[in-house]
Amino acid sequence: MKRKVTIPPRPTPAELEILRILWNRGPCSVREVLGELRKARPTGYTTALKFLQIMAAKGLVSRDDHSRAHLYRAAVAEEATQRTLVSDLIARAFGGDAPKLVMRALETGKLTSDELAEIRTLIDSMKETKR
Amino acid sequence: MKRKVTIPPRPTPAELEILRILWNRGPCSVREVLGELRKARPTGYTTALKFLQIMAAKGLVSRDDHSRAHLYRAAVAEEATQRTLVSDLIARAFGGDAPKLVMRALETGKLTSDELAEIRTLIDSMKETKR
DNA sequence: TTGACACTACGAAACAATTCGTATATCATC
DNA sequence: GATGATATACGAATTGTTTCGTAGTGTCAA
Repeated sequence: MKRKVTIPPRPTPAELEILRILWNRGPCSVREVLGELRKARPTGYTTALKFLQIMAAKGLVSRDDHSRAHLYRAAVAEEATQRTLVSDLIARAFGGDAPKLVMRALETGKLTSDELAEIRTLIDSMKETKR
Repeated sequence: MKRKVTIPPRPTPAELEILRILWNRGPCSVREVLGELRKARPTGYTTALKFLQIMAAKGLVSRDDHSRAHLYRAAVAEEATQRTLVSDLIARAFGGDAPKLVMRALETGKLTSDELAEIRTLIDSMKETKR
């Protein structure tokens, strides 16, 4: 039988921030997430909690409530989420012109020559696969 | 003397859509913008008007009200806006790792080998300047 | 067993983005 | 100068996002 698949919605900015924490640190309690959020800006405990609850409802995170302090883990993959966001930006700001996005990324000028070399390697291996 | 510069805020999604219309077609009346918006989805005339008014207030567009149908033109450059949006995404979704964004852009797989070559050329010229 | 404490649940305020309805002004033309 | 078409102005409803206060519950040490 066919299975109903609910694709999780795009994370909002605040949600993305939390996803990044979970991607980097693995499953976290609310307090742990809160600690990270506070490195960026003052945040209330219930604010962090509410976000995690909303994200759980949306399917962006899953929850382990075996221990008293529930553990939250990212339910969407970092790579896939990043791809979605990049595709989105390419569509919305570049009319689908992906090379132009890359061009603008290079223009931001914050790239070391090591990073440039890295990207170049990436492209070469890409051309391989394409063949 | 120093001049007070108000940097225009990041465009919202709907605002970006309108900016793209103005970038592509040059100065437009409300009705002209509306025509373009309707290619994507049904939109009310006053909705388009309101957006342009809001954008004018924010400094995203400027207005020529010499003729009865006011003419709006983009007041922010396409390139600069794109750079801002890309920088933003690199910061928010990639923790500042620009090569990773490029990687994800390449992974979206929608790139022709011509485009790959184009990007590669771009990088080579970039390495030149870097020196 | 009770009081301090850390936790979750949840409603709702505050704010931002989007959409539209209604009022009003201008112009052409009869 | 009345009328119809088309314009702008603007308030406000709607929806989405962010933030927090309050209430209630479980745990544990004294």
